[in-house]
Amino acid sequence: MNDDLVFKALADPTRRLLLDRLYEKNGQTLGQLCENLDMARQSATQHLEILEDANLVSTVKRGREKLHFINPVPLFEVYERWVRKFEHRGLSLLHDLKKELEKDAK
Amino acid sequence: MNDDLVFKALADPTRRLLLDRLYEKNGQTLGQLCENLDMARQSATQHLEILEDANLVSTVKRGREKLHFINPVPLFEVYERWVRKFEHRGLSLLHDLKKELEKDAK
DNA sequence: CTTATATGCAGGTATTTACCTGCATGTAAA
DNA sequence: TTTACATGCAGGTAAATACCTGCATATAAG
Repeated sequence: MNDDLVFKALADPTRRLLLDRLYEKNGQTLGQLCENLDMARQSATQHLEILEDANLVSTVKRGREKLHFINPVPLFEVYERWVRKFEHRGLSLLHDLKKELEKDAK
Repeated sequence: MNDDLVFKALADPTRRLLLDRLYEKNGQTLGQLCENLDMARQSATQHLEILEDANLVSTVKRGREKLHFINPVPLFEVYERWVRKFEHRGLSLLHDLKKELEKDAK
């Protein structure tokens, strides 16, 4: 996985919306995904390309259509790297802050 | 939580590095965090401000120093919203793609 | 009080990004 | 084969972003 591509892909609200739409109905065509998006088709296409580069979306051509499928794997990898690690230390991280604040209060 | 601020904050490699450094040693000063960063102090400061705005980092002033602490809570919220949801559907999402590919092969 | 240190504030610039428009290509249907 | 439809390709622009430099302020130390 390329951390950077995944995080950058998730950094845009339109792309997160596209993932949500694919979650609701997987395998949609480009045209379907662009509907009601409030931007030109080409703009949405570029967002989908970024999602594809990050491996968050895979595509298959069926005739003249392009079908889009979510790939959840990179999300799990983000979890492993960026959430589980912090979970492990639990809230001890916040505890450090609390201790410092108490020191101030004295 | 503000989804957008958190994702945008995580989208930059320098900011992810800063979080890693704070994970290693919580409560560091601005000066400590800037060391060996290969950019001007002011640039790093701006990154830390973005992390603060996203609530991923909290700060306390101690005399003339500014101490930085990780706040892992927004990461857990990202997990809830963006990983657990997809985990729930498991790999059925990938299965959709596999089925489509098999259809092509026929 | 003077000096050194840690951080804050205010621009300025080059790159990246998120849009757009216009046209080309490939596939399906009439 | 002609027409309609879904997508691809190639720039072009405005705004956001990641840097920078220079100077101001506030605290600690001598």
